[in-house]
Amino acid sequence: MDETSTTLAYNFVREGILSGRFQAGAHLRETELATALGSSRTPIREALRLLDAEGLVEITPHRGARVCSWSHDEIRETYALRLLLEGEAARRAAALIKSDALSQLSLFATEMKQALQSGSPDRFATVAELNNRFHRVIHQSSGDSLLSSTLSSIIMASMVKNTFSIYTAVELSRSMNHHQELITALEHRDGDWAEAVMRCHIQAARWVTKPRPLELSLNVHQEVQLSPHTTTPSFPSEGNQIPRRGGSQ
Amino acid sequence: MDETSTTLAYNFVREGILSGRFQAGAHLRETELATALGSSRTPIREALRLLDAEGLVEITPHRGARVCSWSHDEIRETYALRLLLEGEAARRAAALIKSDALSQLSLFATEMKQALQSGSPDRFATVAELNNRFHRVIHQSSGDSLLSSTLSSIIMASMVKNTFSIYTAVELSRSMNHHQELITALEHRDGDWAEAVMRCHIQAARWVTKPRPLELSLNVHQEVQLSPHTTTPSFPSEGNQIPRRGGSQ
DNA sequence: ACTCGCCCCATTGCACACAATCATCTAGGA
DNA sequence: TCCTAGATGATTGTGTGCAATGGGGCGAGT
Repeated sequence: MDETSTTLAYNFVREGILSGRFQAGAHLRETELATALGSSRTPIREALRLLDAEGLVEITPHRGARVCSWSHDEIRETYALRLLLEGEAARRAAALIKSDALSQLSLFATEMKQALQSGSPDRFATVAELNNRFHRVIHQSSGDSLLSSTLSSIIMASMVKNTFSIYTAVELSRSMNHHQELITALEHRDGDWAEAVMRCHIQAARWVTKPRPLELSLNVHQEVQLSPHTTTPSFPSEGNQIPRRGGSQ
Repeated sequence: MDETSTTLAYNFVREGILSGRFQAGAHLRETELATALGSSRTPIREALRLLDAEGLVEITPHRGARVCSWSHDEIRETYALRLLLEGEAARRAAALIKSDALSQLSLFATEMKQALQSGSPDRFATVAELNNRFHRVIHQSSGDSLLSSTLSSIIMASMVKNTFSIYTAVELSRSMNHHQELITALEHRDGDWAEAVMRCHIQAARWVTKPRPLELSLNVHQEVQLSPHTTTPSFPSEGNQIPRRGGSQ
C-alpha cells in the first residue's frame, strides 16, 4: 500500500519472525537489518518500535531489540483471553454478519479442507493463513472495531507458535468441523450457538499447544476425516440440519 | 525510571493529551514539540510512534500526528469491552488477591471519599487518578498479565473523556459505594460477587458519559451521601454485612 | 583457581542535514 | 465566476555522523 522504507522494514522483520527465520530470543541488530534492506538505521528503528508496541519484539534501552519468546503461561493467558473475546465476537457477528462475509467464510473453510487433502508440503502454512482470515472475517463482522483490533493484537502470540503441523488428524478434522458448525450457527443468526462453538474451537486449540508425546503429532494426518459438508450450502441455509443448540456460557 | 529523551517526549505528549492541553484533533508538529522540549526531532518521532501504537494519536504518512478523538460509538465499544474484561479480572482477583493489595484498595477508596469531601478545586483529577490506581490493582491481582496489559491499553480512551466532574452527586456516591462493595466481595473471595459488582460499576459509568441535560451534571455534588463505611474494616473482614449475592452474568 | 576491576569495542541514542511529499495560494483560461 | 494547473512553503521521511552506554575479555590481586 504505502511503500515507505519504514513499512518495508516492518513487513520484513515481521515476516521473518512469523515465519520463524528470526528465532525467539534472537538479537535484531539495527545495522544488520539496515544493510540487509539497503536502507539506513532510521526506518529500521521505527519498525522495531512498532513491533515492540505490537509485542513481537522487546526493546530494552541501550541493548536493542530481541524477538519475544512466550512462556507456556503466557500462551495460556492468550487462549484464555481469546476464549472470552472471540466468543463475544462470534455472538455479535451472528446478529450482524453480511451475506458476502458468510460466503467468504464458506470459501475459506472449503479451501482449508482442500489444502489439507492436497498433501502439498506447505499446506500447513496455507491452512494457518486461511484460518487467520476466517477468524478475522468473524471479528470484523462483530461490528465492534475495538474488539476486532484488540483481538488482532492478542492473536499475534498464538500465531507464532500455532503452525497446525502439530495437529493430529483427529484434531485437524475437529477444527475443520468447528468451522463448518460456526458457519451454520451464523447462518441461523444464532448468537448463543455461535459463541458456544467458538469457545469449543478455541478451547480445543488450546489443548493442542500443550506439550505431549511426539508420536501423536507427527505426520499422522494423511487421512483427514471430514463431516459430509464438502459442498458448502448457498447462503440462506436451507436448514438441512438443526443440531442441538449450545446454551450460553 | 529511564531518563532518555524519547521517554521524556513520550511522557510530555501523553501528559499533554490526558490533561487536555492538546485537544482532540490537534496537529502535533514534530519541530514544534522538539523545540518545546529542547531536543531534536528524532526522539519526538519515536515517542509519537509509541503513542500511535497506544491509540492516543493517529499518524498518517506525510501528514503527521493528530490527537485521536473518539466518537460516541467508540466510547461505547470501550465500555463494552471493559464490561467483559474488568468483570473477568475482578472474578480472578477474588481468588488470588493478596492482603496488601486489599489494604491498598481500602486506602484508595478512603482517599477518594476524602478528596471528594475536601472540596478542593482539583478533587476530580485526584479522584480520577486514585480511581485508575484502584482498578489497576485489581487488574494486576487477576494474575493474568496479558489481561492486565490489555485493559491498560483499552482504558486509555475512557480516561481522556471521563473526568468525574460530570458526575452528579448520586452517581459519585454510587461509584464510591461500588468500590466499597467490591472490596468486601474480594475480601470474601467471592468471584461471582466481585464480577457482578464490577459489571455494575462499569455499566453505571457508561451511562454517565452519555449526553444529557446540563443541569444534572454541574456542581450539584457538594453533599455526597455515602454508606456508613467511612472507617474501612481491617483485612480479614469480620463479615459485618453479607448482602445479597449477585449471580454471574 | 577464583574473583574483582578496568578497558575496549560493539551497539544504540540523538542531532542535524537533505530529499520527498503534501497543502495552500495564486494565476490563467474557459 | 469557477475550475484547474503550477509554484511555493511547510512538514515529514531518510541518511549520516558523533556521543553515550553496556557487555565481554583480559589482567591483577587475593
